[in-house]
Amino acid sequence: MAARHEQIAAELRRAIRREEYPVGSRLPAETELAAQYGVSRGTVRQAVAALTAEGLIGSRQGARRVVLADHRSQSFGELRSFAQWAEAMGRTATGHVVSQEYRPATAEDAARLHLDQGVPLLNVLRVRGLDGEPVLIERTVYADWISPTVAALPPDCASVTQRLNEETGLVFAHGEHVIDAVAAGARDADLLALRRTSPLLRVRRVTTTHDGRPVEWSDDRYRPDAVSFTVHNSIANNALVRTTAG
Amino acid sequence: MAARHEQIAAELRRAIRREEYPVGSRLPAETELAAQYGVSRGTVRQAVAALTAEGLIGSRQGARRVVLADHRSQSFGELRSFAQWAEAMGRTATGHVVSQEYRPATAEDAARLHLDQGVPLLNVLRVRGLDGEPVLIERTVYADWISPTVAALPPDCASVTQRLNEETGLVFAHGEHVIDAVAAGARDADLLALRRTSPLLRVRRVTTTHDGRPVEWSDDRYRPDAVSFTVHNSIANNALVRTTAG
DNA sequence: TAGTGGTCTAGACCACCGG
DNA sequence: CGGTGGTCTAGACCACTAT
Repeated sequence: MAARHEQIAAELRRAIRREEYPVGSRLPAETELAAQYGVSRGTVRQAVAALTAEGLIGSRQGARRVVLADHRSQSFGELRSFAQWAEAMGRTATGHVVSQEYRPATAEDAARLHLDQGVPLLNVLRVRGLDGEPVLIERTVYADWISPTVAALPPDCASVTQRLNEETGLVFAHGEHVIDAVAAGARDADLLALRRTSPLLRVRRVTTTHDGRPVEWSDDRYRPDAVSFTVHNSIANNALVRTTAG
Repeated sequence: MAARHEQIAAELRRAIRREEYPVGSRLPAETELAAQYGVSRGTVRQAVAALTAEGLIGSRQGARRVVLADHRSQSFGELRSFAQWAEAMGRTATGHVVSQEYRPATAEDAARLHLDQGVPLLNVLRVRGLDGEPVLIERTVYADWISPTVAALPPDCASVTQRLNEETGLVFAHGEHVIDAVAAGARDADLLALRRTSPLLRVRRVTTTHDGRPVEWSDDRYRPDAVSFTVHNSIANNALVRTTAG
């Protein structure tokens, strides 16, 4: 059973989508919604906070909330594992290991995974695809304490995240992602069936457990015609806001 | 005077940075913090929610919060104007207009700005830099109702956002950003002093007022060696969304 | 000035984690 | 099992918006 505030958030999303609250219109006041759903104002605030974070509505002190959009930009792509994300999009994730070998931890490996330099770590190069079409190259380095388990996985495993969770209870709880762009190298071009120097969207990420212990880090390169990232933002404060020129 | 929960959030950030709560350690319980700061549990929860969103701490039902990092990188949640962002990084934003002309709204312009096709809109091409070095090309199209004001700005205006706010009270309240990568065209390469086909980090964005009315949309291309973006995410808590083309 | 969202309190119960 | 965070209530006052 989902929490009441989540149910209300879901109902509001549906109401917005079916244009009961059209884009540009104003949402009822918190107190009205509270009465309508038979909950306290705090619970309503939890619900609308979720929609605000999704960019569906905008909020300002003193003014009714405004409907900004009627859909999340490709909802549910929540930056989870590639396989989970693909499934949520109604597509099939594929993947296979191109190469897999132990190498001594480089200085960069040591820094990102909080390990000592020289420790043998599993380096895996995977190509992953949507409905069979390759869209992503992953170059992942695993911490020493998880390397053996990863090495034992079948080379065509569709969801490493899920398998590791099932087999060891490991949870990929947090991630830090740095996004930029790079030119495809010879290897990248070959694996993704592109020309060399084609632009690729790169995400370098470190994944950790609940308590912040690094599990893996990865250099992921996406075909930019197949995958992009979306983010909403709103101004936090009225610091810069000043109304009406004299 | 900042809200009490913001003061507490700020104190916790400082405490984490000075390693009173080192990375990997656990924060005191909510009730302890509440007693410590002389506030109710709800106020403490507002404060720690902010740190959670920033990726500084992790949260799970039943377990103490964990310190994940002692600093925060520039996050997408607070994507601001280029000038403000540069200032926050301690650098100086520069910029100048390369070309500026009215063109009839294309189908894409009309869709993104919610206007009719064919309406004359101001198209501006700007090069922007950090400390004088060019890092970004902006191709911006302004809605018809703001075009004249923008056209009248000085061509070397460092912060268009700020000038428009001062002169008309306009507030850039919301933004939606789609991030991918493209190869530099001949013009891009020339303006950024790069080779053609160099990879560029592209952000296509639509900016709106408080009530969701589009003000401008822009195709921004960054030199990936000069600018990248960082995003934190936790399981079931995500600002960033990954989307497929199409 | 009336209405609205933002903040804060002081309780309560439950789901979950850990030893 | 005790402790903890997640949820929810029913108030109160304040800051700000809109008219």
